[in-house]
Amino acid sequence: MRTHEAGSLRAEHAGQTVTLTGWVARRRDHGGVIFIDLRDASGVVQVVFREGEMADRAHRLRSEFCLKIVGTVEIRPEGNENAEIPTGAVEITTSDLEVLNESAPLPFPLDEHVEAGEEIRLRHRYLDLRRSGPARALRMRSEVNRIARTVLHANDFVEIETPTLTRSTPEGARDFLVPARLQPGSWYALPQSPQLFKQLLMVGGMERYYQIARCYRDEDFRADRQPEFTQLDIEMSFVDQDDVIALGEQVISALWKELADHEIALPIPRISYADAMARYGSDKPDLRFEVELTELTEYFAETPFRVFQAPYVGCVVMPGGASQPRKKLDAWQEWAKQRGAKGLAYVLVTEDGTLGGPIAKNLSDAEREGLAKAAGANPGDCVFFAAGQPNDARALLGAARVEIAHRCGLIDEDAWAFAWVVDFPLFEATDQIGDDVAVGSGKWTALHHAFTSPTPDSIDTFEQDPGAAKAYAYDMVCNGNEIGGGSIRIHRADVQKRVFEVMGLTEEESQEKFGFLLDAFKYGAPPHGGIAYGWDRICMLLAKADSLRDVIAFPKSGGGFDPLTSAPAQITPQQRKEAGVDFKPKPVEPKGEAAS
RNA sequence: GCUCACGUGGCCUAGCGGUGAGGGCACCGCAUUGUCAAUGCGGAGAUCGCGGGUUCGAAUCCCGCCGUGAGCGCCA
Repeated sequence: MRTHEAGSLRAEHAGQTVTLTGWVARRRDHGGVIFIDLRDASGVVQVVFREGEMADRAHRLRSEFCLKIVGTVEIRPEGNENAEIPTGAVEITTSDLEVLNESAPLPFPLDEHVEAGEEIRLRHRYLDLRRSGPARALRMRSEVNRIARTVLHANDFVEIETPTLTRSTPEGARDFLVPARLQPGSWYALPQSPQLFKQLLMVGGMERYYQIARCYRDEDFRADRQPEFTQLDIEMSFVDQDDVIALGEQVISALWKELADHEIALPIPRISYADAMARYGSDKPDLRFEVELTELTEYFAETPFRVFQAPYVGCVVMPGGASQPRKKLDAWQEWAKQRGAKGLAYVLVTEDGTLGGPIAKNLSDAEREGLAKAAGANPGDCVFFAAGQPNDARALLGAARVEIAHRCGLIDEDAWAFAWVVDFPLFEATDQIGDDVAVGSGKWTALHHAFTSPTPDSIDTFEQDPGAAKAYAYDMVCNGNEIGGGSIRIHRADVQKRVFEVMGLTEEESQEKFGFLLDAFKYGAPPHGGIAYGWDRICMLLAKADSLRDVIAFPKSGGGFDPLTSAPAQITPQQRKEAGVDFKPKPVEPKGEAAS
């Protein structure tokens, strides 16, 4: 329909007759001369209508009318250039105008300068996407896919699709369920990830698999969480941890090089889980700033202060924090309570080196004496303490660390800090977590997932001390976000059974849930491992967006609601009947059959 | 499930115990020959999220509900 794209026109096109299509971005009507900013996917160009019939017809144009125009490219009169836009040197003098489609008045302005609420924008996402910001985010996401595919194809990977109507996968989240009409009472689960399928593909000899895979988890919302989300899912045979990590680095460095103009220094540094927790109070530390936790359990071993008579005492220093007004220090208490802590003890280091704050008087003289040095605090700093179980206290301090960095402006927003977190524990005690979704019923559950291999050091001994067993697992972290994670998998049925046993999964249960996988392992399953990248989150980081919603074409809002289609929706009684959602199982039924 | 914040014409927003609920954008009409977030004049458009309460009087204070967002729990 068109000869050129609006945003592509430059001074060198002057004199050419062009046909353009696009939308009315803005109209500036001066009576005898009317300017239209015509927008298509490539950008915007100014179209001029002068007196007579053209001006009369242009007068009736409104925002977002869809047009086809024929005109000549002309250099703008001297002094009228617009340096703000790429096409600002030229304008189109129109000889023909066709309105392809009119537009109803807009529900919200598609103005680059005015910000409309998210709810209304998502309800009319097709309009929101005409704006340059949202459009750019989706185009960038397409590039993210392209670059990853290029890297993976260069490494001989095979792109394979796996089912979305399947059986529950053991990722630990709640499943989305789909009733099976042909088998009333039986349900499909949407995959939380293609985990088991990709392992089966390794058994199937595909050796190098990847997929940009949609995953589904029925959990509550966050700004960085959606009920359906995308992973770049990768699995490789005959590899160890270093091979997967090297491949993962190739993908990520290609993305950041092309899309963020950032050369990631390879190899990406590694930090052990234990180190990350001890120093940053997080398994996804933000390494863009220096502040670290200091453990003071030893220091307070003989403390008279009862709160610090705990299995773990640690602190984090807020530079310059001693000058915070009382109100701000109280706000920190509120902040800590929000996180389920009792409070956040603090000590202020005054300029003369003495200690202030409510708990200082509870400490012994000796403790007060050496505290600033032990905590690494300088005069004028504020020291926050947490005491209790190591995990809880460190998590609180880790969160405080991030909060301090924000409040003190310690974060360089242009920085990219990558790291691998490695040497995860294989198991996690179930009394530390709500075990309603844990696989199995034992005292231990998998920290990563149930198919993660113990490291070679732990593989023979993990039953004796499950808490000490290390997993062959790794997470990639960027600026405090976990952007990917993976592991070397168990490929032997006997090891898999032993792991299930530690997790309290009986032979019968594991056979019933994962029998197909255990069966597959009987037939010479190769050693394999892989990684999955949180694709939405990576796109969000690359786009410098605040929310996952910005990099998803049609995102859900809170509560899993789609503002555009109003899904989820009620179903008709007929659908209800056919779907068999009200099927009541017979009271007594012998076990067996494929259905569960 | 918990905590906090917000909900005022289509959009953005002011008002925080007595107002004719004010403004900007959009919309309709008129004017307008160099703008680029054009401009000027005129017009229409609001049960102030819903329900209850306090008060002589509520958009404004209180309670409940709904919706949205952020955080926690949960979730890699």
